[in-house]
Formats: sequence, structure tokens, C-alpha cells
Amino acid sequence: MSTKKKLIAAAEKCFYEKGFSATSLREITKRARANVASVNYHFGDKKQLIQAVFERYLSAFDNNIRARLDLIQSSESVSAETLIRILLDSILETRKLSASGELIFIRLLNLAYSEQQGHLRKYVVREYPDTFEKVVSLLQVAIPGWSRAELFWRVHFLMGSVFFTLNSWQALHDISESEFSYAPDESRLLEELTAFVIGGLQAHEEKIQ
Amino acid sequence: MSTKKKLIAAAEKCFYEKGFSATSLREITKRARANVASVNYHFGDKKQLIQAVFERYLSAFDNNIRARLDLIQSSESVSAETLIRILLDSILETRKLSASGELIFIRLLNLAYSEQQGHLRKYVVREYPDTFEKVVSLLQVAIPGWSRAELFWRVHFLMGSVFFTLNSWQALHDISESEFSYAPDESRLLEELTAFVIGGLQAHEEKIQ
Amino acid sequence: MSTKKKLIAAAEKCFYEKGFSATSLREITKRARANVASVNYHFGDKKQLIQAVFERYLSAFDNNIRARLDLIQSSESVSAETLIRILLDSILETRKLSASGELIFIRLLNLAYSEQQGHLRKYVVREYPDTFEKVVSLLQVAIPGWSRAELFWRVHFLMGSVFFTLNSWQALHDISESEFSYAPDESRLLEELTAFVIGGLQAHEEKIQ
Amino acid sequence: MSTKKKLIAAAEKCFYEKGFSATSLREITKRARANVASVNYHFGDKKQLIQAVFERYLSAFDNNIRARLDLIQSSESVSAETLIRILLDSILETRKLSASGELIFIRLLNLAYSEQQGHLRKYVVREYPDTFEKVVSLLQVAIPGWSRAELFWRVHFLMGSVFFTLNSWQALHDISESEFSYAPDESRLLEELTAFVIGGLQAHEEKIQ
DNA sequence: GATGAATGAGGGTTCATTCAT
DNA sequence: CATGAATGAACCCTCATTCAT
Repeated sequence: MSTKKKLIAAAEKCFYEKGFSATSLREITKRARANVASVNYHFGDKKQLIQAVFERYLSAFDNNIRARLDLIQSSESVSAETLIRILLDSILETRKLSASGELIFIRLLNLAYSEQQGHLRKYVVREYPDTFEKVVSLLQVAIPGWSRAELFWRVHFLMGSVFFTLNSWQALHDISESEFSYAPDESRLLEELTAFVIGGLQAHEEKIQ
Repeated sequence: MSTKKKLIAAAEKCFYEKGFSATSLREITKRARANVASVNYHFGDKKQLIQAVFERYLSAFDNNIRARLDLIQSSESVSAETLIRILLDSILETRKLSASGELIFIRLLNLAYSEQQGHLRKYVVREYPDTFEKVVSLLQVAIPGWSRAELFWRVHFLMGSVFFTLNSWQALHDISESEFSYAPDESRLLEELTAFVIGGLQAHEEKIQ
Repeated sequence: MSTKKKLIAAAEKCFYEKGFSATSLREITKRARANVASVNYHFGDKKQLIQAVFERYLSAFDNNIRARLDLIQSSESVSAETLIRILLDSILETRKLSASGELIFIRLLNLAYSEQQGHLRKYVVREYPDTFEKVVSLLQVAIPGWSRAELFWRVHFLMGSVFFTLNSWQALHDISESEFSYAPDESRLLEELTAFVIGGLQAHEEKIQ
Repeated sequence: MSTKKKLIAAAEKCFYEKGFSATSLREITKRARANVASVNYHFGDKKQLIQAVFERYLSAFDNNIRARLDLIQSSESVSAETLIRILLDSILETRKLSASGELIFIRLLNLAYSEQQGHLRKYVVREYPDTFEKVVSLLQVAIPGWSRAELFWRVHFLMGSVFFTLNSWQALHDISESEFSYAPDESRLLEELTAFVIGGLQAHEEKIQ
């Protein structure tokens, strides 16, 4: 494997475990069995390495979801459940990029959305403006009754559930098991999560009472 | 104001803006117009300062929610909506602790739950084991049909929505406004969010199809 | 016990274990359960605390040896062995000053003589000029044939043996026991040491061949 | 000269003058005209720098004494005087390692043996277990009548004399000269010291009276 | 007589980065 | 293409000391 790839692989592991600023280039290069200077040589600086790692997962995710959306594009309508499934599957498929099979992408997304200045978030909307739009458009058909703005917010409620759950998956799994002697397997969890967010997307506030 | 309080105030601002590890003690003490050594004197080390900041908000939140829960304790049953309101109000009320009125607590929670090792998360469950339990218990009555384990997961879906939305509130608000010339005000947003999570909590996966 | 005495007691323990510069006032005051500022209050600064600790043992030693020398002053002559015994006993008797019974005095002497600049060594000769002289004078009678200058050097050879051995006593004891399943008890060690230094004092270089 | 060598040279000077803990890395690097971080880069940390400095002298001493011992290995027996000479010469020859010609090795030995925890002392016995043994073995032939354990102690009495005297040489020289208008030159001092320790090694305690 | 609070200086160490090779 | 060496800046923390109380 090339040094550059080894660096990316090591970096994503470190970022996953400790976040961006708590990870030092020394740790990364040590893990990659590469020279300290190699990061600067291959990526310029730390910031660009972070972006390279992020970009790798983001483009993979984008490819995944576009491919899936293209398949159903012709058919007139698509159910909300199908859309959520596509979203979740596209996220989960990014695990293929990592040797360890961990959900690095979700962790990176969380880190990106946690940044108060939001460099990475801006990067997302700059580089991938279409995909988000397409999903929202399809949702608007699948779950009628919302304005574009209302849907914008609902989708972020949804993202919160998904990002948070998948990010804490392992920890929640352990707690669940130790406390209730039960934890859902992956497909079961995804079903529950899908049900939750669809239930949420469909719920009208006037219907609460 | 005492140096200790100035340090806490400065620290929470910094943590809010940049996270824990990206914030240096020099920044904090500079902001607090205090000596670098003062952190060590008053808190021992950086870790304990983080905990002190966190603890301040967490205990305030805990007090808030307990007070509200105590009020409705006698009444036979309580609606899910009321419970969610109590939760949200208890979170929002912590803004009183901060001079700037920013939602520091949510940011701290997000930081805490983003930690892969989860020191702070463990701290939460160690120090405040009851409140979470109480809310879940009341929810079990308000939304019947779930086992404790199922509810455990649903509540975390809910937490994801709430934490994520409130954490990104300002940013989402700006986007919403610039893109749709509309953004919900606070009470409206809370209503939507409440509707979403209650819809999610109630949704059964078999009902999806 | 007064704070001042507690400080001295704590300080000598710390110096014994780690030397002067590796011991911080915080350690000392913590051990003494006293305030950090108490050292400066009672002794002025760290240097003067060191001197106070040293002075305490040095004056005790001086009293010990003067008392013993006074007893034999009248008798015409005194054997070298007796003199060495007096020296060793006067050193060992300083253990009474320490609660733990450790040979703090020897450790302090070693620390003092290890200083390249020799502040403490100068302090010794300034404050206690007579005792050393008296011992050398008596030795000159007990072991005739040496000039004062020659004896000056021989006495320092002697001091090296005594200081080094007593300082490393415990460590050497442990090694001896683990390696040879034998270690001399105190009186036996003192006999051997006495024999060694007297043998050394008496040995003339021309007699070597 | 390489930075690494400059650091070692500067460090040994500083340690010689002030001991280990009283010497700061900033002093060392300033003296070496190197960056503060260079110590960390080349040695890892301060402890390992200390060990590197110590190791340099210790291995040189070990080489010196082994070379000398090898020369006399074939001859049947060797006198105690010869052995002591070999020891002293091997120590003094380490002066060649230092530009200033000071007896750094003896100072380092004293510092090492002064440490109460004895990290460096343990390092010596771990890394150079044979040389000490060889000297003791030869001494056992040269000075018959002692058990191995007895000789172990006597050798340490000897080490005390040698280390102490050589360590304080300069200071004692000055005092001797100012007080007696006389001080032995190097070869004369070594003769006296040799006579002393041989006299000590040979002296039996029953023979004292 | 004693202490809690505070401070400037400096401790060892680690940072991202540069550069000659 | 890659690296060992080196660096200035900054890291957290601890130092001895001061001072108002």
C-alpha cells in the first residue's frame, strides 16, 4: 500500500477514536509507519488531510446514494420508507472503505457538524449540493403536506436521530445488553430507527393533542 | 466576580466555540483575565475544569427537570407531549446560567456524547442515574406498548434529534432564512420538534407498511 | 506539635528521599498538613529551610561528639579505635531526632558534600570549626607519623568510606542478603568499617611494596 | 559536531555542576546552542538523556578496566596494589571523554549512588554485571582471608573513599593548600589513596587491638 | 501565627511544520 | 518519493514566592 493510502487509513482511525484536534500528526504517522513529514509532503497540512479523509467517505456515500436513487428514478413515486432505507444503506455501505468495518463516516459527519465554525459542513454543501436536494424532493412527494422549509427542518431532526444513534451504536448496544440482557441486531435497529424517523416526519403538530 | 467563576465563565465560552481539546488553558485564562496557573490552583487540571463546567450545567438541568417532574408527580398520568415539553424546557432554562444566553449545555452534551471513550458520558450516568430513569418510566406510561429496552433505544433516537437540532440551531436558522426566506421562531421550532419526536416514539415498525 | 516542627520533620523526610532540588515546598507542606505559605512564613525561603534542617542534625551531632570527647579528655592518650567509635556513635545517635529512625544526618551530609558549589559545606566549616580540628588532633596522637596535612587527606578518605557506606546501608544490606544470604548486623558492620578505616589510616604507602 | 553530541557534552557539564534535577533542559540546550525540542527528538525525554550521558562514561570506564584486566589475566596472581591502580587509572582515563578534563564520571557515579530509589544504580548492575565481579574475584586472590560477602562490603568501603575523595578533589585541594600551604599532586594523592584502601582491605577487626 | 488566593517564571514535553538530502 | 533532523511555538502543569486578611 502506498504511503498516502496508509496515512489516510491511519488518520481515519485516529480521528474516529479521538476527534480531529486531539489527534496529532505524530500519532497518525506512527500508526502508518511513515515519516512525520510525510503528511505535509502528501497533503500539505493537517487541515487538508482531514478534508481528504472526509472527502473519501463523502464521495463514496454520494456515489452509493446516487446509484440507489437512479434505480428508482423512473418509477413515479417512492415510499418514505424506501427513501430512509436508501439513506441508511448508503451510509452503512461506506463501511467497506475501512478495514476495521467501523462506521467512520458517521463519526466524521458528527465531528463535522459539531464544529461551531463549520468548515467541514460548508465543504459538504459546496461540494455536494445536489444529493441533499434530491432526497428532500423525493421526500416531499413521499410525505406530502410539508413545505420545502418545513421539510428542511424535519430532515435535520431525522439526521440528528440517525447520526446520534449510529455514532453511539456500540456504546448503546453495550448498555442495552448489560441492562436489559437484550440489544437489537443491526437490521432490527435499522427497522426501529426507520419507523421512528418516518413516524416523526409524518407527525403533524396539530395532531398531537 | 471571583476568579473561579470568571474561569468557569470563560471556559464554557471557549469550549462552546472550539471544543475541549482545541481550547487551551491560555485562551481561557486570557479571556478570564486571570493567571495561567489559576486553573491549576482552583481546579487541579484541565480535565477537572471541564468536569466543573459540565457539572454546573448538568446539575442545573437536573434541578430544572426534577422540579417540573415533582409538580406533576401526584396527577395520575401525564401525556407524552407534556414530558417532552418538560425535557425541552429544562434544557432551555439552562441558558440562564450563561451571560450570553447561548445553549452551552447542549453543546457540552454533544461534546460529551461525541467522545469515543466517553469519560463524560460515564460521569453523567454515575452522578445522575435517577433522572433518566424517571423520564423513561413516565414515558412508558404515556406511550404504552414498549418494553423498557425498546424505549431505551427510542429515547436515544429522540435525544439525537433534540441534541443535533438545538446544537445546530443557529446555523440551521441562518440557512433556512437565506434559502426559504423563512425560519421558525423558538416556540414554533419546539412545537415541530416535539411533534417529530412524539410521532417517532409512537410509530410502530409494523405499521409502516 | 507546632507547625514549624512539623515542617522540619516533613522536610527532612522529603530531602532524605529525593534530595534538595527534587523536593518541592508543596510536597513538604502537604506532608506536614500545613499551608504552602507556611515555609516562607517560618523560614523565609527554601534555602533557609534546608539550612534549618541541616543545622538541627549538625548541632545534635556536634553535641553528641563533644560530650563523648569531653569524657576522655583528661586521660592522656586515646586509641584510634575509640576515636572512630566515638565518631560513628555520634553519627548514629542523631537517629533519635527522626521519628522513623532513618539516618537522615548521613544523607544530608552526602547531599551537602555532593553540591559542587558547596554552600552547605561552607556552612559546616563556618559554624563548627572546632570539632573537626579536635578529632584530627586526637587522631594525630593516636596514629603518630602523619603530618597535619597528610592526616587531613586521610580523614577525608575515612569520611568517604563512612558516609558512602552508611548512606547506602539499606541498599547494600538488601543486595548482600539476596546475593550471599548474609548481611552483617549493625554492630558487626560498624566493627568492619572501623577496622577498615583504621587499617587505612595506619597504612603507609612505602609499606605497600 | 552533531546536535546529539553537543547535547551530551552540554548535559554532562550541567549535571556535573548542578546535579540532575537542578539542571533544566533549557540550560542544556542553551549551552549546546540547540533547540529545546532537540532533547526530546534525540533522546525521548530527560531521563533517557541522563542515562545516555551516564552510559557513555560507564561504558568507557568498563572498556578501560577490561582492557587493563585482560593484560594481566594470564599471569598467575596480581597484587592488590595493581588492582587498585587499575581501578583508579580506569576511572581517571574517562577524563578523555570530556573536553574540560573534569572527572565527570566520578560525579555521575556519586549522583547515581546518591539517588535513594537508585534507578541509575540498578542500571549499572543490569548493564555491567561482570566487571564488578571480576574485580572482586581478583581481589579475593590478592587479599586472601575474606569470604565473598565480607569482600563485598569492604569493596564498598573502598568505593566510598575513592568516590568521595575524587569527587571533592578540587575543593579539598584548595582547602589543603590554603590551610597547610601544601597539597599533594595527582600521583601522590593516588598513592596515598591506594595505601589507605589497601590498608583498609587488609585490616582484620581482631587485629585492631 | 497562619492561611487561601493569586502570580510570574519556568519546568518537561509535544505540536505542526520546514528543509536539506 | 521520502525521510531524518531540526525548529519555534505552544502545550499543560508546577515552581517558589507574595500578599491581604
